Amino acid sequence: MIISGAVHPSITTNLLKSLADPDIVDLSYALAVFRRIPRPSNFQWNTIIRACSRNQVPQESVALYREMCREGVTPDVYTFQFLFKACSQCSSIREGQTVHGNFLKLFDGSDIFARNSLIHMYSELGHIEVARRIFDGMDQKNVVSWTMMVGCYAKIGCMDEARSLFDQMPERNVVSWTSMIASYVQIHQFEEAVGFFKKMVSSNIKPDVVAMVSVLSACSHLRELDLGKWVHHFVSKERIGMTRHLAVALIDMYAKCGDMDAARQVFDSMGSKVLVAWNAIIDGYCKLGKLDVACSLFDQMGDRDLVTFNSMITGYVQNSSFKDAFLLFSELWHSGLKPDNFMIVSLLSACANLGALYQGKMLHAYIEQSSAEPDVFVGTALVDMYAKCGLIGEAKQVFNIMPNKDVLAWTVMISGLALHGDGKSALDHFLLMREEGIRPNRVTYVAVLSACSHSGLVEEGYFHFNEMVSIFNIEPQIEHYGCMVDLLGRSGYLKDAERLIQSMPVEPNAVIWGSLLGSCRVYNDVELAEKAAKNLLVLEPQKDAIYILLYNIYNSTGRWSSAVELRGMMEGCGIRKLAGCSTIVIEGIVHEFIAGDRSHPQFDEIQTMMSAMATRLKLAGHVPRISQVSLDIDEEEKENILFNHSEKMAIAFGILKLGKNIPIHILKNLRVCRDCHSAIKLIAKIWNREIVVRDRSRFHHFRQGQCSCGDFW
DNA sequence: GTAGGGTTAG
Repeated sequence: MIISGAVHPSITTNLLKSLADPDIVDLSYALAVFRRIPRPSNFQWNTIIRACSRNQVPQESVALYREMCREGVTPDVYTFQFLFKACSQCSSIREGQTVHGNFLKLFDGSDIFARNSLIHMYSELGHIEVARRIFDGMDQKNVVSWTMMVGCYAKIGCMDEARSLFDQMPERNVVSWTSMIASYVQIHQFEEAVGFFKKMVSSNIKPDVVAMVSVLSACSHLRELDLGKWVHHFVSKERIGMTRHLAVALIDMYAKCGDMDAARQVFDSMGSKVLVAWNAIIDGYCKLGKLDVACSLFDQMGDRDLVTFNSMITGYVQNSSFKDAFLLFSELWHSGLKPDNFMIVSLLSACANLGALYQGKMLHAYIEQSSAEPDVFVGTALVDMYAKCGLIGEAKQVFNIMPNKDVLAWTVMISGLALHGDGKSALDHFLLMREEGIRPNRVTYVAVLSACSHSGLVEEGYFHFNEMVSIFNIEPQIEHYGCMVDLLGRSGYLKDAERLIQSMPVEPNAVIWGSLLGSCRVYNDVELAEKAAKNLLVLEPQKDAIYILLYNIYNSTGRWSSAVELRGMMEGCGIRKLAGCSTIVIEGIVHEFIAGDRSHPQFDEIQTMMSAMATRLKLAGHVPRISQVSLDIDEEEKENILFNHSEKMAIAFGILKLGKNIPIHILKNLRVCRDCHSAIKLIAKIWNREIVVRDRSRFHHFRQGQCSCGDFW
């Protein structure tokens, strides 16, 4: 509707009044009406000033206030109330102080509403002390004054202060309680949030929609399905109108608790589905691995935003569908949307999983030139990516310049160092972290103990394992026992490892038995290996590695008949050895080598290089460890098979294609065999190359005839 | 006429 001509004053006032209603406000229309008023009244000025602040154009409110003063209209307390609100939205303390000064010139400041608005303004502008002074100076305070002062402290995470004020309140209403609940949610103290909600209900304060939305968010994080259901039930019982906020909170709660049927019911019952609701339900399906359902919803929806894409991409990454993740990312890129920190983190995690250094570096470059400020999530994801892609030095560099390192950032750095066999540096970082006053958690201890196990630090391992319990009260989980079994076993204390398994309060899982079996292979302990394999086969009857390890142990210890028998069993069960596969990336292109495979287009060239490698290795005194090959074939053939292991092919290709100063990075799907390990040490020396191999459990840095793992892996 | 609320990441 366009306003033309003069309008009767009473009509404009009523129009403005209705326009001030937050649900039907249409600012441009309201302004058009306002501008048609010849001499606006005090009330009309107030209405339009409030409308501007409600519509997120607080600067306009301040401008209108100035105009009002110029026109000679005297502002009243209401004017100032709306102005204080506008100033808090402008986030300009200067503006706020000026308006506050103007207010004091006209009024003595005893008006409780105006004072409350001032408390709110100073709180929003981050000047808590001023807010507190105003609060303390009030002769009369109402429940809103108290609630806002509580909110002041809560907003900046000073929950002790907030709580002590809350306890002193003469009376509390639903907003006071919700303020506490929402603040605990914001600082991730979800148990406290739930506790306050329960206390509120038992104090006979009836929760309203906002209180329920707040507590539902806590339920989502805590997977508190029962309380979540109670809230939902309460909504129907009390006939509380379902708002969009509430519906989304319910969908999210059900989705996070894994009850997708209930989530879907709420979603389907929504009249007009807001984007946030779509995002919440899609994320739920992604998290449960139901990517097909998520994908079909994704296709059905109209508008999508970054959150939608982020949920889908993260879903793909966490289900190891890395290709789909990158495909969707390119769709997003071409649609003109720019990735935010959330998406960069998910993509970096994909790169870390894939060992995709090239793409990881591209993302790093993107972060550096992008205007978005990298946060602790991005920093940690970068550290993790570099560590898992073999560049531990780069990982350290990124870590060192990170400003606010939290416990996870430290943990990722420590586990990166562990992965690269630098146990000493990992433990140094652990000490530094504690000096910074950061409390380690369970995951940190997994990293610390695995650092000990990857570097053979038995004493240190015991020390930290004990401290974890005695100082930090962390009950050892199966992962911690796994690290300890690994540490003891690999260091040759097989009996102690076995004893630890027997004394654990938890049932040993496949990781524990697998680790023990691996250690038995190193020390060729047949008896214990058989015990471990027997337990393992109950848990993972189809796993090829169990048979292979035991088979190798039989071979190495000359138990040929047992070996033959085992092979028969394998064949009988239809179990085949997973083929060794190594990849190397050259100029962004992934080259894949499978043991014995001749399909690479440059195979002849590679073959020539491999022969040269074999000759020079022999000259350097390398004796192939043919006991690693378990086939009934002659010695020369065994040597050939060893020499066609995928990592050797990939390295040959790397030497051919990469400049002398560029480290050769190889990714392998299995563990490096002993023969390859000693061969690669020599290759690194003979060709004077740095070779980095990421195998299934760790990194090996080969340099000058040595490996960073100290032959302990 | 002043106060509290929903979706994504390491």
